[in-house]
Amino acid sequence: MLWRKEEPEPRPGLSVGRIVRAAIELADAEGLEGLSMRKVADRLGFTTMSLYRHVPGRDQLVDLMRDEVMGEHPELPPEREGWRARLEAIARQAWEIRRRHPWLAEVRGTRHLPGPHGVAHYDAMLATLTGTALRPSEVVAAIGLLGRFVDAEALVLVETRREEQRSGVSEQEWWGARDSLYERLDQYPALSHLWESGAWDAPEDSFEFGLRRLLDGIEALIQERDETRDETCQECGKPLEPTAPSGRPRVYCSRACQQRAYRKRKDG
Amino acid sequence: MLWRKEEPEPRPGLSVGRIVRAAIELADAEGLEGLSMRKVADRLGFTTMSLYRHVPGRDQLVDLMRDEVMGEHPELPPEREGWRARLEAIARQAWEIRRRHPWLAEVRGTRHLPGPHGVAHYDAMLATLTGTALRPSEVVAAIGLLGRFVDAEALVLVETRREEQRSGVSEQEWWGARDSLYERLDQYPALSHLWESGAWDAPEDSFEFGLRRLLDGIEALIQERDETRDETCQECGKPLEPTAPSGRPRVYCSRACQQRAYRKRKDG
DNA sequence: CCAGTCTGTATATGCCGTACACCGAGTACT
DNA sequence: AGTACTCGGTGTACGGCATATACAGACTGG
Repeated sequence: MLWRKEEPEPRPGLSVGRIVRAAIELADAEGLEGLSMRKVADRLGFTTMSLYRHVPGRDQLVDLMRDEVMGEHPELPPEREGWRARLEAIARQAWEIRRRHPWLAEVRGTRHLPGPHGVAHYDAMLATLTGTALRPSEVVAAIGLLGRFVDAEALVLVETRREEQRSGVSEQEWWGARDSLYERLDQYPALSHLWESGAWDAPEDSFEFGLRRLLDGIEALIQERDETRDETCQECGKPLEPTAPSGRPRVYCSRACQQRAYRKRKDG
Repeated sequence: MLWRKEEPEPRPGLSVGRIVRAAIELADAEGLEGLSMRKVADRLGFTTMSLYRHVPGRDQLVDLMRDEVMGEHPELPPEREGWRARLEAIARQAWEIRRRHPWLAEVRGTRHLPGPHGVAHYDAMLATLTGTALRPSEVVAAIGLLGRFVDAEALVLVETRREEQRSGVSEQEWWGARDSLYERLDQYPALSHLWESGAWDAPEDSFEFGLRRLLDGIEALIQERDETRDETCQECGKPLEPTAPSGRPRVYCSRACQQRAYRKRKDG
């Protein structure tokens, strides 16, 4: 269903596409909490239960919404020099989508079948690091880490925004009004020292800061791996031909070795 | 209320402490979603509404629970050499608490008044970096980043665990059974290359991996700042006395300058 | 004795997702 | 032409949630 093709000639009445789009509008305005089958149906002028003729349930609707908005940036950012610039560009793209659709970061659960746009995104991120000296499992771990970082930052952003607009009080004002906190501050040396140093007067942009730290951390590992790059076949131990710059790192010396390793993994 | 003292002689009937403890047991077993006022009350043998005589509402109850469990590790990890070892130790402690009380990572919202244990933890984390060349705002940003990282990792952990025990199918099995995914794999070059390289056969431990990356990233910034360390008073520009190793970095040359800067910030 | 406070209770409102029974219109087949 | 069947939309209902409100008994201070 996620990989469905949009019906070419739109017929009157409900359709998956229309439901998904209405749901996205609603979630953009009210957040994932505010997304209910009743409200989606109202917005479309149908009864609640009519939606269930097209969509199995709320959870699957959210899956559809996710993949839909991930397709809003079909063009990947332009090719750039080096893994770092490329990865940074894609991370910013993901960040941009979450700024436009804050509810995206609020979706929970680990067993979401990815749709076409989601996989494409994931593949593009993985591609940025496959040319490096990182081991395959490290590529996957690094991309996962970066993805969770973007989601986590987006989550606090949407939460502060939502609480601000709900209460009409800005985050700064709210914390400023909590006098009781500052009375006890003296008991906490690091906290009060930083407070007096003005650490909270001009805070860092937390996405920019975190992104740089993460990329630095990944870069450190790449350098480490570069120094001890393994130049022998993972299967038979023979020396490998040198990898072309910015090409995939070679792991096996021949197709035969690759297939032997693949069968090994598959069987055991 | 968060800073309340436990009543010395326990009286029969309900009390904040008893409610909080019952709620923690419940959330440990069923997650934050499964925590409802009804169930807490049932567990204690009272009616739902009786709880509201002691606790303002569900949200505040969760705040109380948070601070309660943060107090389970009152002894901070032993003093270690260097900011990195100390910060790592505290991060692991936070991780440990979230493994014991997975719902902790599920708590959403940015305006939680911190309780005594929460502030103590935060102060301890900040303290690890105040001896470094980082600027105050960078210390705060780095600690925030690390905190969100721990929460994000804990969140996916609890989500997979919960889905596994709910469905009885392990995460690996579940993804393995999604044949439809692997059919399309060929269209995604990086993904299929990594798949064939066995990147998912022996995945990295995502907490360990991420923690190292983050600490490396922070270390990179510290080195950068170390090289260009500012050795003049932030207020009057006079040269500073050298900072004692592992002491707080000096920012002002005298108490007078510090107070002048403080008043400036406060007024404008 | 009585007013007031403190605790626990009972009932009710308004959300939510969705199971189930129904119904009219079209459609495919005999 | 008649009939069975499917499709899309409807209406009602259930069980779960947080919590507002009104109330009832017990204890306490004057």
